[in-house]
Amino acid sequence: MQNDVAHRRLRELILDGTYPPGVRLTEVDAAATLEMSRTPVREALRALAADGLVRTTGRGAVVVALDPDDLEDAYQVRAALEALTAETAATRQRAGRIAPADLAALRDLAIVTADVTREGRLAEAVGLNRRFHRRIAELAGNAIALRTLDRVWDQIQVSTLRSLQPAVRHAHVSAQHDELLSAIVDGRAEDAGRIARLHVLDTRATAQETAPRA
Amino acid sequence: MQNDVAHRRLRELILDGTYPPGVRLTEVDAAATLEMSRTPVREALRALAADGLVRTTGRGAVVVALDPDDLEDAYQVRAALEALTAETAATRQRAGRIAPADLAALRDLAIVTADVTREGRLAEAVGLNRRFHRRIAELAGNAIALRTLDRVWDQIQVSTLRSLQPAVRHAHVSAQHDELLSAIVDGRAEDAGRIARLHVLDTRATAQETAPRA
DNA sequence: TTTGCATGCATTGCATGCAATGGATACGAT
DNA sequence: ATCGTATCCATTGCATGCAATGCATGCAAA
Repeated sequence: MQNDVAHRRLRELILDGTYPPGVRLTEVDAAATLEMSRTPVREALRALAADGLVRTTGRGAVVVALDPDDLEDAYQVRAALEALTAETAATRQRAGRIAPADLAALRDLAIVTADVTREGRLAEAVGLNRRFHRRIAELAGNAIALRTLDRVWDQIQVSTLRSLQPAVRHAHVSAQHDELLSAIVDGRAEDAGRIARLHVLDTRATAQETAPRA
Repeated sequence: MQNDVAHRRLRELILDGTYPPGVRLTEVDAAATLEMSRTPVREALRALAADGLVRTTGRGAVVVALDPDDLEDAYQVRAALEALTAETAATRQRAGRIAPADLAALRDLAIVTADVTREGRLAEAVGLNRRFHRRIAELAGNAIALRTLDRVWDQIQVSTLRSLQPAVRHAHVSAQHDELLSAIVDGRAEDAGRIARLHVLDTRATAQETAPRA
């Protein structure tokens, strides 16, 4: 119970940049911060290590930043999985197994994301963008893919936090979102998969331009 | 340290069928079996839960079996990821970034796997088959994909343990392995990806024929 | 016989003590 | 001054005690 609390809160603190990559977390410090004993914190740190968010050295856990190569790998995995989920979602849509309200919600999410992005509210945009993509994975109804994607995305998010996207290509991204959305709505499974993959790899190129660090 | 031991040993016991799906593991029992205190065992059980191998109910952890739908989902994820790693491995091969010895080892593995399978030593064959596929993922050099695949494969293995493949289609499987191997050796990335995906989905169909259980 | 309830017990979750470990630091030797 | 070394201290890993929890069992009532 308190274990889950510790896991969730530490994850939040890492993903929102409060604990940026490289920060060292000791059990006692984290326990003091979260106002609980070492035991649940310890377990939370191990869980975060399993998630790939921290690397547990002998002396304390360090928030992970993927090096450029690993980041590239993570994007490849994400592309493969999002291609799968987009394709699956489109297939389900074609089979009439997706509720119209869900599709409408997805469309709204795309619109809001585009708006917020255009206005340059980057932090919000990052969150909305992730929600948009995640929603598609949810529509695919593949729980295992969803969990896996969440993990990969967490890792990417930590490593790209400090290099928030340059505001240049936003129109481009929104257009791709719309394409993807259309393909799903129309039930064009193959297209959806292809578009999703290319879109992810496209955003990867952007992210890669700015250098991470250990 | 002892924590890792507990994690590894329990994982082994689950994957080799000693603790089949549905078995209940309590901290004290497992601690007694492994001859250590509850603490490291507890952490190991949580790690196994994160791996998706056990489901931790309020009262003890239960070894997980995927229901048919989840198993299907797992195969879809595995297919997507193995398509990626096969394609990547082929690309690397084409770029001359794979050592001949590694390729030779892969080829040997395919041969041994085929032999053992033909002789009907199923338990060994399952292990070798997994090693063959894993080796390809290693050749792709994508650590994140490799970890992810390991997780998915663990889950699949638990759920299909008791339904060891009917000995019918083995020639078929070996032929597909050879095709995949050739595509990688020749650096035909697209082919490798396609073959890997179809191969995985093909074996899925086989596995699905036999019914799992909760 | 079945249903409701109370009580006991198995089991977990958390806190804390203690020993082991490894890194940093300070001091001495060359 | 630099290198080696010994000591110290931060920190982890493990064990264990204790309280909380919720399931099962048995008994009573309808």
